[in-house]
Amino acid sequence: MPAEHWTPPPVLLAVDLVIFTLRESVLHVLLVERGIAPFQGMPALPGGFLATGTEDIITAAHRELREEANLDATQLHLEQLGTYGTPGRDPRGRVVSVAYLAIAPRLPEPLAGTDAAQAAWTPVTDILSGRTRLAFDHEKILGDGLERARAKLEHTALATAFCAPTFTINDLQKVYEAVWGVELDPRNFYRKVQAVDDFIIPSGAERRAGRGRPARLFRSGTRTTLFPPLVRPIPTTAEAQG
Amino acid sequence: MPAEHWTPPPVLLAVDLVIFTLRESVLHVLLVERGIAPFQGMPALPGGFLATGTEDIITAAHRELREEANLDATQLHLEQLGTYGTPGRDPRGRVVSVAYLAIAPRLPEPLAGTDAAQAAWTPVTDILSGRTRLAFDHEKILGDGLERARAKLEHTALATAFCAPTFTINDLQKVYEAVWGVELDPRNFYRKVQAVDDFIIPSGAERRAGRGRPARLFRSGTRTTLFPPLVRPIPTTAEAQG
DNA sequence: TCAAAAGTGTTGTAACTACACCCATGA
DNA sequence: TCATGGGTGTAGTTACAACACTTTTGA
Repeated sequence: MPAEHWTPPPVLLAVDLVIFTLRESVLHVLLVERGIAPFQGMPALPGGFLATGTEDIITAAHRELREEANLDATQLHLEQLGTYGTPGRDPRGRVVSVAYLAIAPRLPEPLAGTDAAQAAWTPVTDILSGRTRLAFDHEKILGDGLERARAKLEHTALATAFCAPTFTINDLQKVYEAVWGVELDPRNFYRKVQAVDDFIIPSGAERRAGRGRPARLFRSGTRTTLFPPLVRPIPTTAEAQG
Repeated sequence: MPAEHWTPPPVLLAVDLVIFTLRESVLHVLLVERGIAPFQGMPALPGGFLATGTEDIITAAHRELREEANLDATQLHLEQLGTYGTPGRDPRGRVVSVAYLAIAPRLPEPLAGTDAAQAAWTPVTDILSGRTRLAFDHEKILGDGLERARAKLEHTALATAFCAPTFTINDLQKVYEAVWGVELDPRNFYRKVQAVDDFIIPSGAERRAGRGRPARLFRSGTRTTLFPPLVRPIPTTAEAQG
C-alpha cells in the first residue's frame, strides 16, 4: 500500500441516465445522439460530468435529466443503478459513471442539450435486438436498468406511475406487459392487482372505449410495496420482449 | 451546460468493503481502526483509494480485501453494493466511494494494513445497537450491505458459502438465522432447503455431536438461484437481530 | 429410560394458473 | 345479434406455517 505523502489518482465522475417511459404501450428509453467525440453521431444514454466539485451525484443526475429530457426532475422517481468504471470504457481518460434509473409516465418530447445533437425516445426492443447500438458500455447499463425496472414492478406500486392519474386495470396490465415483455391473463391480472390492499382504488367513474363493456377507472393508492407481490412469469427462453 | 474547453472537476475514488463472516453462529463484519486522520482511532470499514489511474474498481476492492483481511480474494463472492458520494462525507476533499459486499465462511484473523492500526471482526449487532459507532457514512453503508445480504439469502445459494465444505442442515439454518436475525422452524427448514433442486446434496456421511441423532452431512450443489426462494419472515418490529 | 437432536406426516390456508362463464356495451 | 372487452366462478396445484409425531443417538 502507498505510503505517507502519496496522493490517489483523480478520476472524472459522470452520471448516466436510464429513463424509461411508455408510449403507445411500448417501452421506450431516452437516447441522445452524441454531438461530440468520442462516438460522435452514435446514440447514447443521456448523462454528463459533475458540474462542480461539490455537486452531489444525484443532483447531477437530476440536472442532466432536466437539461436533456426537459423535465423537472425533483418529483421523479430516481434510483441508483450501479457504477461503471472499467478502465478504457471512455477513450478520453479515466471516467467513472454512476448510472441512475428514472421511470415516468408519458413524458414530453425531449429537448436537445448542448452535448446532445438530438434526443429521442427509442423502443427498448430496438436496442435488445441489436438494431440500434449504443456508445460506450451503455448497452450493458441499459440492460441492468431494464432488469431493475422489471424487478421493481413485482414488488412496488411503480407501475401506476406509468399511467395517467386515472386508469383502467387494462391500462395497468399493458404497463406490466410492456416492461416484462410477456402476455398476461387479463382475468387473473384483474383480481391480482385488486387483491393488493390499497394498491389501486376505484375512482367511481368509468371509461367507454368504443365497443365492449365500460371499464372502471382507478387511481393510485398509498401503498408502495406490494403484498403479495405480482410475480412475473418465469423467463423461459429469449427474454427479448415481444 | 458547460461549453467547449471546460474540464470536469476531478474526484478521488475509493472503495469500501462490507465483509461479513460467521463466527460461532453470530454475524460479524470486518472493521479496521483508523490509524490516520480523519476519524483517527475510530472503527471503519476497510477500504482505500484506487492505487493507480488505470486500476479497475473491483480490482481495487480485491486488493484491499487482500491487504486488510489477509485473504486471497480472487475466489471470493464480491458484489457491488452502491456508490456513496455526498459532498462533505470525507473532510479531506471530494471522495466518492464504491462499496462492495463480500461474504465468506470463517475467515482467518485479519491482518492490519498500513492505514489500519488494527483490524477485527465485530458482531453486527454492536453497530446496529449503536454501541459501536463507525467513521464517515459507514454505518449507512453497512446497513445497506446487511439488507443486501439478507435479500441474497432468499434467492441465491449464498448461505452454503458461509458453511464448511460439508455441513448439516442445522448448520445451514444457523446461517439464515444469524443473517436474518430471526428464529426458524427446524422441521420446515429441513424440508424447504431439500426441496430446492440441487441446492445441497448429501455427502453420505454423518456427523455425531454429543447426544441426539446423527445428522446427515451435505455439500453445496451447483444451483446458484433458489427456486422456490426461501422467503424470510416478515420483519415485524425491530429488525435488529437477536 | 430420558433428554436431545434428526427427520416425517398431516392439516389448513394463501396464492396462483387455467379456463369456463356471465355482463354490458357499440356497431 | 354479435363481436368485444369487462368482470366472476371455480377446480386443481404449489408453497407454506404450525405442530404432532417417530427415530436415533449419548448420557
